[in-house]
Amino acid sequence: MSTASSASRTTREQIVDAADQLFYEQGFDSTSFADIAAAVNLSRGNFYYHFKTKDDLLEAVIEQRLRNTQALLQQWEQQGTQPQDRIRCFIHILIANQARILLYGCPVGTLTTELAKLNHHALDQANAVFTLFRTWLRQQFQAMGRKQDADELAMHVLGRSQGVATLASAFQDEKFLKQEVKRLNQWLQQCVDDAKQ
Amino acid sequence: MSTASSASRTTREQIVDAADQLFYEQGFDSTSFADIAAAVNLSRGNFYYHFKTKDDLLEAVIEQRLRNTQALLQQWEQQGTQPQDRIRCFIHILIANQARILLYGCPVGTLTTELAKLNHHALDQANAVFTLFRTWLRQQFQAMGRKQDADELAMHVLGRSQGVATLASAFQDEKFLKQEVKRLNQWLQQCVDDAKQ
DNA sequence: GACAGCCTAGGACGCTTGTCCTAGGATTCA
DNA sequence: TGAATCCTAGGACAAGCGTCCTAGGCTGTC
Repeated sequence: MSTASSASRTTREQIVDAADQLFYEQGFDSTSFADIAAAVNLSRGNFYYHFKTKDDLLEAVIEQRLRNTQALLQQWEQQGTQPQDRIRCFIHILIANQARILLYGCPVGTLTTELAKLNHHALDQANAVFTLFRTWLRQQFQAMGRKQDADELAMHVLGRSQGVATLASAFQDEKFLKQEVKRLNQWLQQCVDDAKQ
Repeated sequence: MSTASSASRTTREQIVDAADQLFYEQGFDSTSFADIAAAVNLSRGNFYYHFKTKDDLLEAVIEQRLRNTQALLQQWEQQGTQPQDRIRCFIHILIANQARILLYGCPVGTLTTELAKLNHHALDQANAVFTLFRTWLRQQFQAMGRKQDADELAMHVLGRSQGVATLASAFQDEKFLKQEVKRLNQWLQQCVDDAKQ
């Protein structure tokens, strides 16, 4: 069973999944190999066989997040017929992932913030996840007819979402999260109405 | 010279200042006593005399931030005659602290996010800084005549600012920061106009 | 000059970390 | 049956961490 075609996930995949989750919940720096080893029932020292360094593991986690994000964006692409519907899919992740966001914030934002403080070289890769969302949102606003300021609007939505996640997590405030999602949807509707004129 | 009335700052104050800055730039967890000792030219082991534990030091840092924040809010209180002018003072810190925000994000948001992931007991204290801003902003909106939704508006401003800081730092994007400050000021003006009616 | 209190340098401690090595079990194929 | 490959457990390692102790240098008071 050397190929990935096995029915059950490979050990490597299990490690990446566990690391992905723990990096999100505890942060990258304070998640140790021992933590991950315990999560997948593996001996700590044996990690070297699968990942030469902790940074290699981080890169694998980020690559997985990039793939997952791309798959998510493709799914939204098919889900919504109008661009504004697709953007609403994005906004809706705040609701869909509410429980985790209240506990741990935004997985993208918290990782990039941490890596920036650590001066970690994988920061650019982590930022690429943001860029995926940014580019996709920009395309949606372009499709809405906002050719001129599509990128500005994309960044605006991205920023608003970041703020909501950070503050909702800090205050453990579900009501605030829902309020802001409503506001953001209202703002989006305003955009649609403006574009029609 | 056992009192704080000395012209030069006490060693303890120097330590807290250095820790404050380093916790902001590198994060709490990855800032070691050795780092702080080097910053104030002190031997590492000697820290025990001033602070029994690292958590004690963190608490001192947060208390200093609380005092500084309160002083800042009082200053704004006197600076602006109208409540909307005072709120603009708050929004303006994104511009005033632009350079540091682009490098390290928001000092309040990044600390609370980190402490939440570390499950650190000082999280509540750190959140109190947010609460200072929240309460103060709420009072300004109340003074503007928005009695009903003053807290919601306060949280909205706080959230928007958080998002701007996070994303501006991630993308190292000064233009985005300025754009969003402009948008936020426009939004505030809309609030003022709405309240007049 | 003797004493007391404040503050310091330097190093020891136990622990955890990421990294790396080695011996051997399990499986596959000839 | 024998060899080769894949994967594992367990532990060694050097380094860094927060914490803590001790001896001694300052400084002011009697």
